[in-house]
Amino acid sequence: MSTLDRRDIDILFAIAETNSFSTETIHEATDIPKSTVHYRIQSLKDEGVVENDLFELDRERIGLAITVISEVWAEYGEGYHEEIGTKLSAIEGVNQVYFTMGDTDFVVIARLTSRDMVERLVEDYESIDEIRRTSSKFAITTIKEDVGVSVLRNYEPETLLAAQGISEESVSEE
Amino acid sequence: MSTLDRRDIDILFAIAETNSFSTETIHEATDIPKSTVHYRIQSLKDEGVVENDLFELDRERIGLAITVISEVWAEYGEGYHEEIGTKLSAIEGVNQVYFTMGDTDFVVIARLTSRDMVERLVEDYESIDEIRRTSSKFAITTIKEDVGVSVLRNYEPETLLAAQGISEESVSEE
DNA sequence: ATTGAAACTTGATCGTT
DNA sequence: AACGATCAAGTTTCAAT
Repeated sequence: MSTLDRRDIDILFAIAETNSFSTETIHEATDIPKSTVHYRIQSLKDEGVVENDLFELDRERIGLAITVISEVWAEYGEGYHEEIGTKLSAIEGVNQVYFTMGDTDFVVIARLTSRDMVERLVEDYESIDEIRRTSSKFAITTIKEDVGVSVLRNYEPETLLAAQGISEESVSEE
Repeated sequence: MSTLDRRDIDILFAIAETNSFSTETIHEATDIPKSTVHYRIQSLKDEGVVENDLFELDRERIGLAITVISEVWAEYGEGYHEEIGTKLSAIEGVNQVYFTMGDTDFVVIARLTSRDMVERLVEDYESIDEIRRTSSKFAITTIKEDVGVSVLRNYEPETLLAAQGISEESVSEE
């Protein structure tokens, strides 16, 4: 259960930025020798920081222990939601932004390291002119978080197969 | 912009289930020849269904065009939130479940293929005894969704480096 | 823990059906 | 589009530091 050092972090960032985790690519992006990149990634996997070959992370180990879910109400003209959404997206720690219909305008999910960072998040919300009101709650536990390809774990193949028929073609009368 | 057939779906499911996308592993899991697995995965990438080497998916193309965000209120004794959370997690299409503090008990995010599936989701909520009330809204657009390793894209390396110091060791006085 | 170079495994290519 | 055989490329190992 050792801590991550700058090199681990650099490697993980390089993976996220290059969208690749080939030892070759990460070597080129970081100037860390291939064999060391390999060794470090292996260690991260052994220790469980990287949870599988799909590079899902143990967020706690990365230091992102706090999850904040915010509802955001904004005032905006035609087409401005894109712009406000982009501003929300740019706040450090924000990793999901949904533009919603109904009583709320945006739902934002952020992963943060500390109380300080939570305060900063709220300040950053308030610094956006168009934003009228926000309401945030903490997630005590993330019970489930399937993302990327792994979302598929919770569907029947038939459900998605059926969706293909519906989305592209008219109803076929086989 | 062709549709996905059963083979594409089988390959994607195999990736999600085995947590791996080596042609070798997928070949073993599906009995589809290596070169065909390779060919199909390449096609999925070329067409943008698979968006990068981290296997982030274009959810629209997979048929999961609808995003529903639900707040769920429940009645439960000590330690029962785990159980209810598990029930929520098991509903087809649910891919994020947060147990929250404050006015709501759970926040659930589901990705669905059709209106029918939305109705089914709500019915499934209601079929859970402990659940008192739910409130769902649709996301019109997913403006940002960084998940897995890619969450790192929105942090300064220093932020996470600092978090390491805090989480594991006492303050060092270098 | 780090590294360069060697050994090997795998993914990518090619030509055929 | 599917596939088996071939080859290039990248990954993993190894021994030294």
